[in-house]
Amino acid sequence: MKIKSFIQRIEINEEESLSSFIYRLSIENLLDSINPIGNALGIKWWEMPLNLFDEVACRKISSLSGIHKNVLYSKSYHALLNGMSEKEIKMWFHRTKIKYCPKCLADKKIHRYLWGLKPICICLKHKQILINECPGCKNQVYMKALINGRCGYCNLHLERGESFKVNENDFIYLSQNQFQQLIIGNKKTAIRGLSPTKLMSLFDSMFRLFDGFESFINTNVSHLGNKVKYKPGNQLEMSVSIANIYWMLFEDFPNNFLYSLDTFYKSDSPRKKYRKRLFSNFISTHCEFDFIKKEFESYKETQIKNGLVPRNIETFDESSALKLKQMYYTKKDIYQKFNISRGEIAKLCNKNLLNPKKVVVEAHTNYYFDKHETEKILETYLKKENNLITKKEAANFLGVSVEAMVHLIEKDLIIQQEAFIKKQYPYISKESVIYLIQQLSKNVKPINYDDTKRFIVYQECLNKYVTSGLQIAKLLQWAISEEINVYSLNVDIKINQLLFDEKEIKKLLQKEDIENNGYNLGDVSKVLGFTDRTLHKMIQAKLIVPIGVSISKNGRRIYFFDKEHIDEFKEAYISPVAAASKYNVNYSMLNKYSHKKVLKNYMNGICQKTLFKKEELEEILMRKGYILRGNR
DNA sequence: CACATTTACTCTGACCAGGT
DNA sequence: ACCTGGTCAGAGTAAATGTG
Repeated sequence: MKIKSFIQRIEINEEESLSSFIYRLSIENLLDSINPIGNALGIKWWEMPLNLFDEVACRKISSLSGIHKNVLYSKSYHALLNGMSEKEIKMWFHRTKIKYCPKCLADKKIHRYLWGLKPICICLKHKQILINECPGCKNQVYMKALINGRCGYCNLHLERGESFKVNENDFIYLSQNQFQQLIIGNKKTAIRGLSPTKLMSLFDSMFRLFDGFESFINTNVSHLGNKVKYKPGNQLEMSVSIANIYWMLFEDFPNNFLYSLDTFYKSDSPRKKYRKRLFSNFISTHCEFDFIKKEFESYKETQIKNGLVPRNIETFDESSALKLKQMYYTKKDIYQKFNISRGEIAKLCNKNLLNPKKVVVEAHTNYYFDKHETEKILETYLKKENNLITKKEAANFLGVSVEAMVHLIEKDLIIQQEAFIKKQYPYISKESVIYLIQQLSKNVKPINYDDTKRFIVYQECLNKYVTSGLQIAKLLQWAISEEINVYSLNVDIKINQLLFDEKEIKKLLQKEDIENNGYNLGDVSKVLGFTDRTLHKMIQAKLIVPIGVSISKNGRRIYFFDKEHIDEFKEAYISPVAAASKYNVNYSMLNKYSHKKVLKNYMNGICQKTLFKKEELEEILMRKGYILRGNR
């Protein structure tokens, strides 16, 4: 049977899909099935609900129904196909499944144009999420059943289905509104100038990226399902997914987008890198997505800046690795470039002298040291550190034993310093070692090998005189202050090769001994010019008082005299002979004074010598006019 | 010799691309 | 979804070195 025209004419609804119209037409004209019309159009019955009637088919339907072909074509999805890829077609169109709004259905038993499109999941008029199954038996709903208003399986009235209400200011509603406006051709609300096709593929790409993520926004259906899904199981999930992507890309862009990216990178979602790569490739395919690409790239840039990259980035992203290298040092870089041990780096970090950016990527902690700052800090650190050498090094350099170093440090000849970063032991200032050598070499006199016999070498010198109180530090101090001569065969000075004059050392040691321990009897004898016999008498008479007496092994008494006391004594008393020459007076006259007891002889009763007190003598000489007052 | 620090090396977990 | 091969850089460690 070939149909020429239908008797029963019906009007196509403003919002109706062409497929719906055809179904209604066949029912109104009491056809058993859709097949006769399908045959007339050359379209298989299962293709009818797809609503992809081309212009040829529309012309035929027009002649059958009497409605203008352009009106019919506008109800077909065919125009939407223009330039769509196979993939995009899958994104857009349902196959035989039908979804609907129960309230709309109650109003009119038609299938609305928008319902056939995948991204449409809300009835804006009734603010309800569409239903895609029989509310009773949960079976799929087909076009014929929808037009009949009853489920093909359980015969339930489909308009009785309950659906979820959506708030008008909910992102679910807002996003859906934008989408629908765009599809029905309201260019004013076009989103960033993207065509519906491009927009949908962008959403699809975003679904893949954020598949399985918890919703970023609160919706009034949050309690029912709250995840972004690449393949939504129902219209509720679809609406939440769309709302999320809409929020990310078109609400407060790029902040929400960047926030979402951040969440993505911080998540441990499976196949993260794969998703990332896919998305990255996608936004590079069309220049329409440049506004996203730009933000995506800048986000990546920020990630690099913050070191939030895998440590083997060099193997797959050379340019990012280079950027990172230009900004930061790693620990390894530091100990290679600055020759600093890992322990030192750790301590510098602990002391907060170095403040690396610590980035935890998965199980690793990556340390990023700001290049400029690190160089500055390490420069000063190394400068200080380079001035430090170990005791052993210093000892080798100077040519002395390590033990000797203690004495040199004690006498401030070299300076001990704690390392900038506390080490187990203190170090020696290299500067101070060099300075010591310089001081010495100023006074060192070069000699020939033949002359060496006249001198005593450093070690021998110490061995011999160490019991007399000679110390390396003392020796060097004398040499520096030129109190003794110091000689060397070599220009390169090593302390253990220096040569000294034994006599000079002996003399100085003696002098020092007196200064430290005072005079002994022999010293006093020399100083005062009295024999020991005389001195003993004077001691007995308490004219001279020793500060200490010790008994030697052989039972002899050993006296110690205070140097000052002896010096004062020498200063205070004078013999007639010395006085005669000093004051230029007659010796016998002075003797006469003593004899006549005009002047006291302090040796009287001790020995035969005569000793006056200078003070008393001068007093008399002044009175007699031999010397002038004040002219002593 | 005892102990602390440093060095020089290996080990480890992670991650990439690319393949199956 | 899993494997491979290569790479990275921090972590770990045995041996060497430094110090008293």
